Amino acid sequence: MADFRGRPAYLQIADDIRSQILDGTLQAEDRLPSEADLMADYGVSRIVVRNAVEVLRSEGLVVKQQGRGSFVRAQRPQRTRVVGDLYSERPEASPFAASARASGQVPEWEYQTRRTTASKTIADRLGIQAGDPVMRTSYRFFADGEPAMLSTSFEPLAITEGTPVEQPEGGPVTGVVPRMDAIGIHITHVVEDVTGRSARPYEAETLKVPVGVPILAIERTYFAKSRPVETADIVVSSDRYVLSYRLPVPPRND
Amino acid sequence: MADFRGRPAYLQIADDIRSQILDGTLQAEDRLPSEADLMADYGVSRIVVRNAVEVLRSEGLVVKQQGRGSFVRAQRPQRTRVVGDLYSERPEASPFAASARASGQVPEWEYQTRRTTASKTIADRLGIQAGDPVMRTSYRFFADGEPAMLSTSFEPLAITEGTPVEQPEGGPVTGVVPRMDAIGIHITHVVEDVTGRSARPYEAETLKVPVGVPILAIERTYFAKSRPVETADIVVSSDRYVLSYRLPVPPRND
DNA sequence: TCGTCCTACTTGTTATAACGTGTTGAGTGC
DNA sequence: GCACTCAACACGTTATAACAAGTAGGACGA
Repeated sequence: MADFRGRPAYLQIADDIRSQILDGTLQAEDRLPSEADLMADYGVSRIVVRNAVEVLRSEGLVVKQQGRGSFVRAQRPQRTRVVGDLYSERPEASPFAASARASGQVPEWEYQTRRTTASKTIADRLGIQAGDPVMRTSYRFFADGEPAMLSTSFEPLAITEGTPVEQPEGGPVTGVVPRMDAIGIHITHVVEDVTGRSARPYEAETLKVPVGVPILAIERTYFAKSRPVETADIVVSSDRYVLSYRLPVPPRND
Repeated sequence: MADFRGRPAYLQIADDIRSQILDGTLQAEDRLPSEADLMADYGVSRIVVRNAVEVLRSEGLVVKQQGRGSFVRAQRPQRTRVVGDLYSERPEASPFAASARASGQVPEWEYQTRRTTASKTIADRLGIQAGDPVMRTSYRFFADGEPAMLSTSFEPLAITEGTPVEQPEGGPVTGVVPRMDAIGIHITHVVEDVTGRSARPYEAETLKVPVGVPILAIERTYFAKSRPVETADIVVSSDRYVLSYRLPVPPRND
């Protein structure tokens, strides 16, 4: 391995392979040369080729599978969670189901719901006191049988307790907007705070993605005027999802 | 090192340190025990402790500095890039400057602009042909002197060529919406496609973040009715930024 | 006093070696 | 023809060893 500028060998090898991926010499799903091959090709030890491939893995360009090899990862996410249109054009029962159907997939989900009390974080987001009763619902969404999205939502029981829509699922109406409408609360807007971070072990396991891959974490809160009526933590694999926000720009009035 | 269920030692050590970080035993900015200390503490070889710390690094919980040590990373992003309000309430010159001022920071930016031709990707996003001339502008935004956001924008020269707003910066008007207004093109909406991925080497270097930390990549396109008039690739560190989208939910009409 | 140098300590890089675990396909026996 | 076995091969884990390179603080000389 020629040593340019003292740059470590494993970075040079990573550069080399990366450029082959980016210029198309190595295509999506192609198998990289095995570690033994790379050792021979570049004349380095196994630890160097492992470091090189690890760099590409942490960049999300490559996935490794024990026993099979390392593969160029399909680059672009296949699914889109469209947000703007969902809310503004037809508030359907479930944003997830709507976006899944829009891309021709079969949506499924499972959920667990229970009464609990609000943590400080959740209380702050809902504008209530820590310890106030809330309805907590954990969802796990599947698209075409594959786990796709996790969501945990919280509603103040002060709003829904004793109404027909106390249960988020299984009642006569589903979906936050229609359910709240049914009890005379009209949702005016929704705020989504989006961050990116690495998948935590529980999330990686539940979403069936490799540990450490970047995920998108969304804090979504529905408001009726200035009053929060539901908040949720949503996690999607950024491998598989693009969040697409469509925002209106009103005409200027000057 | 007790060996539970055959789970690899480095994962157990990572679990151990992770729980110390999450429960506050190790606080933000605290130095982890050195590799030599961890080797002695757990009775394992250096490669094991390095693997363990690498796991935490890839999860974004720890940063390493050669010669100094490994440190618990400050967790929560401090800055918010507010999106919905910017477009819907007052289309200001620069979304970046507006959001920076909103959080009490001093916005600065540098840019390079030049004529070029559209790649296939950009052409698709702008609804033009690959090879058509475009104006390309690369921005690097700073907040309080620290690099905060990268952006590369493309405008079809078919729209702006020969007009006073051909140059995105330095002309009589700045900002996409006002500039397009000035030549009679009224932007109706903007689409932001958000993905998360690991920082690429160039981005890590330019944003001064450790390699491999998750970043948010935004493809933003401005539309005048159905016609795209500008598109940009925006990269922000998810360490430092939350994207906050505020979306209206119209009243039901059924 | 101040700057330089040196040393101790830290993580970074690389080599060699061995064994574990998961995958795959060829070969074998029924 | 089919199922099972097994060997070859892939990556996963761990040990030992050595030197490189960056940092910080103390010793030392001007």
